[in-house]
Amino acid sequence: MFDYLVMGMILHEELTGYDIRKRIEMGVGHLYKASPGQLYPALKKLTGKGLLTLREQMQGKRQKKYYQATEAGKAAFLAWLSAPYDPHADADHYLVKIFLLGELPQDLRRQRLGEYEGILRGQLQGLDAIEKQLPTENLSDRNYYEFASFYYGYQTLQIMLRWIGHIRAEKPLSAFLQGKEEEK
Amino acid sequence: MFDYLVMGMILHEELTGYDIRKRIEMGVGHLYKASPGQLYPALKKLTGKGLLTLREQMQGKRQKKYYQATEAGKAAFLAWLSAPYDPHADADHYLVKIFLLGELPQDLRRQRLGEYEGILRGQLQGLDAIEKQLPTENLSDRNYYEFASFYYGYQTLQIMLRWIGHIRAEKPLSAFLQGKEEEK
DNA sequence: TCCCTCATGTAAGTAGTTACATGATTTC
DNA sequence: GAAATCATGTAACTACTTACATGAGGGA
Repeated sequence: MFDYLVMGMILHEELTGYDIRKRIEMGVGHLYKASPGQLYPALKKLTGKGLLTLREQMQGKRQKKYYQATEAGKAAFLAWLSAPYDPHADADHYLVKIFLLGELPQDLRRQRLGEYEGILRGQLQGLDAIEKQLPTENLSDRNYYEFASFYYGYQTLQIMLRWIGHIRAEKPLSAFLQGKEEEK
Repeated sequence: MFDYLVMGMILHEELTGYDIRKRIEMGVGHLYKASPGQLYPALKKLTGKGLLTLREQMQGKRQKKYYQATEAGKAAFLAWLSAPYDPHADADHYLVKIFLLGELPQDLRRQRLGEYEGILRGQLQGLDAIEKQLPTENLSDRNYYEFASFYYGYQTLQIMLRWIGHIRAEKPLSAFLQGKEEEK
Protein backbone atom coordinates (compact mmCIF):
# COMPACT_ATOMS: atom_id res chain seq x y z
CA MET A 1 0.00 0.00 0.00
CA PHE A 2 2.64 2.41 1.06
CA ASP A 3 4.46 1.58 -2.16
CA TYR A 4 1.51 2.81 -4.20
CA LEU A 5 1.21 5.99 -2.21
CA VAL A 6 4.84 6.68 -2.97
CA MET A 7 4.38 5.94 -6.66
CA GLY A 8 1.33 8.18 -6.72
CA MET A 9 3.55 11.10 -5.74
CA ILE A 10 5.93 10.64 -8.66
CA LEU A 11 3.71 9.79 -11.61
CA HIS A 12 4.14 13.15 -13.31
CA GLU A 13 7.12 14.61 -11.56
CA GLU A 14 10.62 13.72 -10.52
CA LEU A 15 11.04 14.08 -6.77
CA THR A 16 13.61 13.27 -4.14
CA GLY A 17 12.83 11.01 -1.21
CA TYR A 18 12.72 14.03 1.00
CA ASP A 19 10.18 15.76 -1.24
CA ILE A 20 8.01 12.66 -1.28
CA ARG A 21 7.95 12.54 2.48
CA LYS A 22 6.95 16.19 2.67
CA ARG A 23 4.16 15.69 0.19
CA ILE A 24 2.73 12.74 2.03
CA GLU A 25 2.97 14.58 5.30
CA MET A 26 1.09 17.58 4.01
CA GLY A 27 -1.53 15.54 2.24
CA VAL A 28 -2.52 12.63 4.44
CA GLY A 29 0.02 13.23 7.18
CA HIS A 30 -2.47 13.61 10.01
CA LEU A 31 -3.72 10.13 9.28
CA TYR A 32 -0.75 8.35 7.84
CA LYS A 33 2.96 8.77 8.48
CA ALA A 34 5.92 8.20 6.20
CA SER A 35 9.02 7.71 8.29
CA PRO A 36 12.43 7.77 6.61
CA GLY A 37 13.02 4.23 7.80
CA GLN A 38 10.10 3.15 5.71
CA LEU A 39 10.53 5.39 2.70
CA TYR A 40 14.16 4.96 1.71
CA PRO A 41 14.14 1.17 1.69
CA ALA A 42 10.87 1.29 -0.29
CA LEU A 43 12.43 3.53 -2.94
CA LYS A 44 15.32 1.15 -3.29
CA LYS A 45 13.06 -1.86 -3.58
CA LEU A 46 10.76 -0.25 -6.15
CA THR A 47 13.70 0.87 -8.26
CA GLY A 48 15.04 -2.67 -8.16
CA LYS A 49 11.70 -3.93 -9.45
CA GLY A 50 11.82 -1.54 -12.38
CA LEU A 51 8.85 0.50 -11.19
CA LEU A 52 10.87 3.65 -10.62
CA THR A 53 13.73 5.35 -12.37
CA LEU A 54 16.53 6.93 -10.41
CA ARG A 55 18.52 9.93 -11.56
CA GLU A 56 21.38 11.02 -9.35
CA GLN A 57 22.51 14.58 -9.42
CA MET A 58 25.10 16.52 -7.55
CA GLN A 59 24.02 19.91 -6.29
CA GLY A 60 27.20 21.49 -5.05
CA LYS A 61 28.55 18.83 -2.75
CA ARG A 62 25.09 17.51 -2.04
CA GLN A 63 23.94 14.28 -3.62
CA LYS A 64 20.30 14.27 -4.64
CA LYS A 65 18.35 11.31 -5.94
CA TYR A 66 15.40 12.01 -8.14
CA TYR A 67 12.83 9.29 -8.59
CA GLN A 68 9.98 8.96 -11.06
CA ALA A 69 7.55 6.18 -11.95
CA THR A 70 8.32 4.13 -15.06
CA GLU A 71 5.58 3.01 -17.45
CA ALA A 72 5.45 -0.28 -15.56
CA GLY A 73 5.17 1.68 -12.34
CA LYS A 74 2.31 3.80 -13.64
CA ALA A 75 0.48 0.71 -14.87
CA ALA A 76 0.86 -1.01 -11.51
CA PHE A 77 -0.33 2.11 -9.73
CA LEU A 78 -3.42 2.51 -11.91
CA ALA A 79 -4.30 -1.16 -11.61
CA TRP A 80 -4.22 -0.84 -7.85
CA LEU A 81 -6.22 2.38 -7.78
CA SER A 82 -8.80 1.12 -10.27
CA ALA A 83 -9.52 -2.11 -8.44
CA PRO A 84 -12.87 -2.29 -6.64
CA TYR A 85 -12.69 -1.44 -2.98
CA ASP A 86 -12.23 -4.46 -0.83
CA PRO A 87 -13.19 -3.74 2.78
CA HIS A 88 -11.05 -6.65 3.86
CA ALA A 89 -7.81 -5.58 2.23
CA ASP A 90 -8.27 -1.82 2.12
CA ALA A 91 -9.95 -1.11 5.44
CA ASP A 92 -7.35 1.31 6.75
CA HIS A 93 -6.44 2.77 3.43
CA TYR A 94 -9.60 4.19 1.94
CA LEU A 95 -8.39 7.64 2.70
CA VAL A 96 -5.18 7.07 0.82
CA LYS A 97 -7.03 5.80 -2.22
CA ILE A 98 -9.31 8.79 -2.17
CA PHE A 99 -6.35 11.08 -1.76
CA LEU A 100 -5.04 9.74 -5.06
CA LEU A 101 -8.37 9.46 -6.84
CA GLY A 102 -7.72 12.37 -9.19
CA GLU A 103 -5.58 10.02 -11.28
CA LEU A 104 -8.61 7.99 -12.28
CA PRO A 105 -11.08 8.86 -15.08
CA GLN A 106 -14.33 10.29 -13.85
CA ASP A 107 -16.57 7.26 -14.43
CA LEU A 108 -14.31 4.95 -12.47
CA ARG A 109 -13.99 7.53 -9.75
CA ARG A 110 -17.75 7.72 -9.39
CA GLN A 111 -18.01 3.97 -9.28
CA ARG A 112 -15.39 3.55 -6.59
CA LEU A 113 -16.85 6.28 -4.46
CA GLY A 114 -20.28 4.70 -4.82
CA GLU A 115 -18.99 1.34 -3.66
CA TYR A 116 -17.28 2.93 -0.75
CA GLU A 117 -20.42 4.76 0.24
CA GLY A 118 -22.28 1.45 0.27
CA ILE A 119 -19.71 -0.15 2.53
CA LEU A 120 -19.82 2.75 4.95
CA ARG A 121 -23.60 2.67 5.06
CA GLY A 122 -23.38 -1.01 5.97
CA GLN A 123 -20.97 -0.21 8.78
CA LEU A 124 -23.23 2.53 10.04
CA GLN A 125 -26.14 0.11 10.17
CA GLY A 126 -23.98 -2.26 12.17
CA LEU A 127 -23.28 0.50 14.68
CA ASP A 128 -26.96 1.38 14.78
CA ALA A 129 -27.75 -2.16 15.80
CA ILE A 130 -25.20 -1.98 18.61
CA GLU A 131 -26.42 1.42 19.70
CA LYS A 132 -29.93 0.14 20.22
CA GLN A 133 -28.62 -2.42 22.67
CA LEU A 134 -26.70 0.03 24.80
CA PRO A 135 -28.29 0.57 28.20
CA THR A 136 -29.44 4.12 28.86
CA GLU A 137 -30.08 4.00 32.59
CA ASN A 138 -27.85 3.67 35.62
CA LEU A 139 -24.73 4.47 33.68
CA SER A 140 -21.50 4.31 35.63
CA ASP A 141 -18.62 6.68 35.00
CA ARG A 142 -17.00 3.81 33.20
CA ASN A 143 -19.93 3.41 30.85
CA TYR A 144 -20.02 7.10 30.14
CA TYR A 145 -16.52 7.13 28.66
CA GLU A 146 -16.86 3.79 26.96
CA PHE A 147 -20.03 4.90 25.25
CA ALA A 148 -18.54 8.27 24.47
CA SER A 149 -15.85 6.49 22.45
CA PHE A 150 -18.50 4.52 20.69
CA TYR A 151 -20.43 7.64 19.78
CA TYR A 152 -17.29 9.29 18.59
CA GLY A 153 -16.73 6.38 16.20
CA TYR A 154 -20.32 6.69 15.10
CA GLN A 155 -19.97 10.38 14.46
CA THR A 156 -16.76 9.87 12.52
CA LEU A 157 -18.51 7.42 10.24
CA GLN A 158 -21.30 9.89 9.65
CA ILE A 159 -18.82 12.59 8.73
CA MET A 160 -17.06 10.23 6.39
CA LEU A 161 -20.34 9.47 4.66
CA ARG A 162 -21.16 13.12 4.32
CA TRP A 163 -17.72 13.72 2.97
CA ILE A 164 -17.98 10.98 0.36
CA GLY A 165 -21.37 12.32 -0.70
CA HIS A 166 -19.86 15.74 -1.03
CA ILE A 167 -16.93 14.80 -3.20
CA ARG A 168 -19.00 12.37 -5.23
CA ALA A 169 -21.12 15.32 -6.25
CA GLU A 170 -17.91 17.28 -6.78
CA LYS A 171 -19.19 20.16 -4.74
CA PRO A 172 -16.74 22.89 -3.83
CA LEU A 173 -14.57 21.93 -0.89
CA SER A 174 -15.00 25.08 1.13
CA ALA A 175 -18.72 24.32 1.45
CA PHE A 176 -17.86 21.06 3.18
CA LEU A 177 -15.78 22.72 5.83
CA GLN A 178 -18.51 25.10 6.86
CA GLY A 179 -20.61 22.07 7.63
CA LYS A 180 -23.76 24.11 7.33
CA GLU A 181 -25.15 22.43 4.25
CA GLU A 182 -28.57 20.79 4.17
CA GLU A 183 -28.82 17.29 5.68
CA LYS A 184 -29.93 14.44 3.42
CA MET B 1 -0.33 0.31 25.08
CA PHE B 2 -2.29 -2.68 24.05
CA ASP B 3 -1.31 -4.29 27.33
CA TYR B 4 -2.98 -1.51 29.27
CA LEU B 5 -6.10 -1.69 27.19
CA VAL B 6 -6.32 -5.37 28.04
CA MET B 7 -5.73 -4.71 31.73
CA GLY B 8 -8.37 -2.02 31.66
CA MET B 9 -10.93 -4.63 30.69
CA ILE B 10 -10.22 -6.86 33.67
CA LEU B 11 -9.78 -4.49 36.57
CA HIS B 12 -13.07 -5.35 38.20
CA GLU B 13 -14.07 -8.54 36.48
CA GLU B 14 -12.68 -11.91 35.56
CA LEU B 15 -12.86 -12.44 31.81
CA THR B 16 -11.64 -14.94 29.25
CA GLY B 17 -9.45 -13.93 26.35
CA TYR B 18 -12.39 -14.28 24.08
CA ASP B 19 -14.50 -11.94 26.21
CA ILE B 20 -11.75 -9.36 26.26
CA ARG B 21 -11.52 -9.37 22.52
CA LYS B 22 -15.28 -8.89 22.21
CA ARG B 23 -15.24 -5.99 24.63
CA ILE B 24 -12.48 -4.22 22.83
CA GLU B 25 -14.18 -4.79 19.52
CA MET B 26 -17.43 -3.30 20.71
CA GLY B 27 -15.81 -0.38 22.44
CA VAL B 28 -13.02 0.94 20.28
CA GLY B 29 -13.17 -1.73 17.58
CA HIS B 30 -13.83 0.61 14.69
CA LEU B 31 -10.60 2.37 15.47
CA TYR B 32 -8.44 -0.27 17.04
CA LYS B 33 -8.34 -4.03 16.47
CA ALA B 34 -7.43 -6.83 18.84
CA SER B 35 -6.44 -9.88 16.84
CA PRO B 36 -6.07 -13.23 18.61
CA GLY B 37 -2.46 -13.36 17.51
CA GLN B 38 -1.85 -10.26 19.56
CA LEU B 39 -4.10 -10.93 22.52
CA TYR B 40 -3.19 -14.43 23.61
CA PRO B 41 0.56 -13.89 23.73
CA ALA B 42 -0.08 -10.63 25.62
CA LEU B 43 -2.14 -12.43 28.27
CA LYS B 44 0.61 -14.96 28.74
CA LYS B 45 3.26 -12.29 29.04
CA LEU B 46 1.27 -10.19 31.51
CA THR B 47 0.52 -13.20 33.67
CA GLY B 48 4.22 -14.05 33.68
CA LYS B 49 4.99 -10.55 34.92
CA GLY B 50 2.54 -10.92 37.79
CA LEU B 51 0.15 -8.28 36.49
CA LEU B 52 -2.68 -10.73 35.89
CA THR B 53 -4.01 -13.78 37.69
CA LEU B 54 -5.14 -16.79 35.75
CA ARG B 55 -7.87 -19.17 36.88
CA GLU B 56 -8.50 -22.18 34.72
CA GLN B 57 -11.88 -23.78 34.72
CA MET B 58 -13.40 -26.67 32.85
CA GLN B 59 -16.86 -26.06 31.48
CA GLY B 60 -17.99 -29.43 30.27
CA LYS B 61 -15.13 -30.49 28.06
CA ARG B 62 -14.19 -26.92 27.32
CA GLN B 63 -11.23 -25.30 28.98
CA LYS B 64 -11.73 -21.70 29.88
CA LYS B 65 -9.12 -19.32 31.19
CA TYR B 66 -10.26 -16.44 33.33
CA TYR B 67 -7.95 -13.50 33.78
CA GLN B 68 -8.06 -10.59 36.19
CA ALA B 69 -5.68 -7.77 37.07
CA THR B 70 -3.63 -8.19 40.25
CA GLU B 71 -2.95 -5.27 42.60
CA ALA B 72 0.33 -4.72 40.78
CA GLY B 73 -1.58 -4.78 37.51
CA LYS B 74 -4.09 -2.21 38.70
CA ALA B 75 -1.32 0.03 39.95
CA ALA B 76 0.52 -0.16 36.63
CA PHE B 77 -2.68 0.54 34.77
CA LEU B 78 -3.54 3.59 36.85
CA ALA B 79 -0.03 4.96 36.60
CA TRP B 80 -0.25 4.76 32.84
CA LEU B 81 -3.71 6.29 32.64
CA SER B 82 -2.89 9.08 35.09
CA ALA B 83 0.24 10.22 33.31
CA PRO B 84 -0.01 13.52 31.45
CA TYR B 85 -0.73 13.15 27.78
CA ASP B 86 2.37 13.06 25.70
CA PRO B 87 1.61 13.82 22.05
CA HIS B 88 4.83 12.13 21.09
CA ALA B 89 4.19 8.80 22.78
CA ASP B 90 0.41 8.69 22.79
CA ALA B 91 -0.45 10.17 19.41
CA ASP B 92 -2.45 7.23 18.11
CA HIS B 93 -3.85 6.19 21.44
CA TYR B 94 -5.74 9.15 22.82
CA LEU B 95 -8.98 7.46 22.01
CA VAL B 96 -8.00 4.40 23.98
CA LYS B 97 -7.08 6.49 26.99
CA ILE B 98 -10.36 8.32 26.83
CA PHE B 99 -12.19 5.05 26.45
CA LEU B 100 -10.76 4.02 29.81
CA LEU B 101 -10.99 7.40 31.51
CA GLY B 102 -13.84 6.38 33.79
CA GLU B 103 -11.27 4.66 36.00
CA LEU B 104 -9.72 7.97 36.97
CA PRO B 105 -10.98 10.33 39.69
CA GLN B 106 -12.84 13.32 38.35
CA ASP B 107 -10.20 15.97 38.94
CA LEU B 108 -7.53 14.03 37.09
CA ARG B 109 -9.96 13.30 34.31
CA ARG B 110 -10.68 16.98 33.86
CA GLN B 111 -7.02 17.77 33.83
CA ARG B 112 -6.15 15.18 31.22
CA LEU B 113 -9.01 16.19 28.99
CA GLY B 114 -7.96 19.80 29.28
CA GLU B 115 -4.42 18.99 28.23
CA TYR B 116 -5.68 17.00 25.35
CA GLU B 117 -7.90 19.82 24.22
CA GLY B 118 -4.90 22.14 24.22
CA ILE B 119 -2.90 19.77 22.07
CA LEU B 120 -5.72 19.42 19.59
CA ARG B 121 -6.16 23.16 19.38
CA GLY B 122 -2.49 23.45 18.54
CA GLN B 123 -2.85 20.90 15.79
CA LEU B 124 -5.85 22.72 14.42
CA GLN B 125 -3.87 25.93 14.28
CA GLY B 126 -1.17 24.09 12.36
CA LEU B 127 -3.74 22.96 9.82
CA ASP B 128 -5.14 26.48 9.62
CA ALA B 129 -1.71 27.74 8.65
CA ILE B 130 -1.46 25.14 5.91
CA GLU B 131 -4.97 25.83 4.71
CA LYS B 132 -4.19 29.48 4.15
CA GLN B 133 -1.40 28.49 1.80
CA LEU B 134 -3.51 26.22 -0.36
CA PRO B 135 -4.17 27.65 -3.82
CA THR B 136 -7.84 28.26 -4.58
CA GLU B 137 -7.70 28.83 -8.32
CA ASN B 138 -6.96 26.59 -11.29
CA LEU B 139 -7.37 23.45 -9.28
CA SER B 140 -6.72 20.22 -11.14
CA ASP B 141 -8.67 17.03 -10.50
CA ARG B 142 -5.65 15.89 -8.61
CA ASN B 143 -5.74 18.89 -6.32
CA TYR B 144 -9.44 18.44 -5.68
CA TYR B 145 -8.98 15.03 -4.13
CA GLU B 146 -5.77 15.88 -2.37
CA PHE B 147 -7.36 18.90 -0.76
CA ALA B 148 -10.50 16.96 -0.01
CA SER B 149 -8.42 14.60 2.11
CA PHE B 150 -6.88 17.54 3.84
CA TYR B 151 -10.27 19.03 4.64
CA TYR B 152 -11.48 15.70 5.88
CA GLY B 153 -8.60 15.60 8.32
CA TYR B 154 -9.42 19.13 9.35
CA GLN B 155 -13.04 18.29 9.91
CA THR B 156 -12.12 15.22 11.94
CA LEU B 157 -10.01 17.35 14.22
CA GLN B 158 -12.88 19.78 14.70
CA ILE B 159 -15.21 16.94 15.61
CA MET B 160 -12.69 15.59 18.06
CA LEU B 161 -12.44 18.99 19.72
CA ARG B 162 -16.19 19.29 19.95
CA TRP B 163 -16.31 15.82 21.36
CA ILE B 164 -13.72 16.55 24.04
CA GLY B 165 -15.56 19.72 24.98
CA HIS B 166 -18.72 17.73 25.26
CA ILE B 167 -17.42 15.02 27.55
CA ARG B 168 -15.37 17.47 29.56
CA ALA B 169 -18.65 19.15 30.46
CA GLU B 170 -20.12 15.69 31.01
CA LYS B 171 -23.10 16.50 28.90
CA PRO B 172 -25.42 13.64 27.98
CA LEU B 173 -24.06 11.57 25.13
CA SER B 174 -27.18 11.48 23.03
CA ALA B 175 -26.98 15.24 22.59
CA PHE B 176 -23.60 14.87 20.96
CA LEU B 177 -24.87 12.49 18.33
CA GLN B 178 -27.62 14.75 17.16
CA GLY B 179 -24.96 17.29 16.41
CA LYS B 180 -27.49 20.07 16.63
CA GLU B 181 -26.18 21.68 19.75
CA GLU B 182 -25.08 25.29 19.86
CA GLU B 183 -21.60 26.06 18.56
CA LYS B 184 -19.13 27.62 20.98
C1' DT C 1 28.39 30.97 14.99
C1' DC C 2 24.56 28.36 15.66
C1' DC C 3 20.49 26.44 14.39
C1' DC C 4 17.16 24.96 11.20
C1' DT C 5 15.88 22.65 7.17
C1' DC C 6 17.48 19.77 3.52
C1' DA C 7 18.99 15.18 2.43
C1' DT C 8 20.31 10.31 2.70
C1' DG C 9 20.33 6.19 4.89
C1' DT C 10 20.72 1.84 8.46
C1' DA C 11 19.90 -1.29 12.53
C1' DA C 12 17.27 -2.87 15.93
C1' DG C 13 13.18 -3.38 17.71
C1' DT C 14 7.96 -3.25 18.33
C1' DA C 15 3.46 -3.96 16.79
C1' DG C 16 0.26 -6.11 14.38
C1' DT C 17 -1.88 -9.20 10.80
C1' DT C 18 -2.93 -13.48 8.49
C1' DA C 19 -3.50 -17.91 8.16
C1' DC C 20 -3.67 -21.92 10.22
C1' DA C 21 -4.93 -25.63 13.70
C1' DT C 22 -8.07 -27.58 17.00
C1' DG C 23 -12.21 -28.63 19.01
C1' DA C 24 -16.68 -27.67 21.96
C1' DT C 25 -21.31 -25.66 22.18
C1' DT C 26 -25.37 -23.59 20.50
C1' DT C 27 -28.82 -22.56 17.17
C1' DC C 28 -31.47 -23.35 13.08
C1' DG D 1 -26.70 -32.38 10.81
C1' DA D 2 -24.92 -28.02 9.23
C1' DA D 3 -23.53 -23.55 10.33
C1' DA D 4 -22.38 -20.09 13.49
C1' DT D 5 -20.17 -18.84 17.48
C1' DC D 6 -17.35 -19.87 21.45
C1' DA D 7 -12.69 -20.70 22.73
C1' DT D 8 -7.64 -21.27 22.66
C1' DG D 9 -3.50 -20.82 20.59
C1' DT D 10 0.99 -20.66 17.17
C1' DA D 11 4.14 -19.49 13.19
C1' DA D 12 5.33 -16.75 9.68
C1' DC D 13 5.14 -12.59 7.97
C1' DT D 14 4.52 -7.54 7.06
C1' DA D 15 4.50 -3.03 8.49
C1' DC D 16 6.20 0.53 10.94
C1' DT D 17 8.83 3.27 14.47
C1' DT D 18 12.81 4.88 16.83
C1' DA D 19 17.11 6.10 17.25
C1' DC D 20 21.11 6.76 15.29
C1' DA D 21 24.71 8.42 11.86
C1' DT D 22 26.26 11.72 8.51
C1' DG D 23 26.73 15.93 6.41
C1' DA D 24 25.45 20.25 3.20
C1' DG D 25 23.20 24.74 2.69
C1' DG D 26 20.94 28.84 4.20
C1' DG D 27 19.53 32.33 7.28
C1' DA D 28 19.59 34.86 11.94
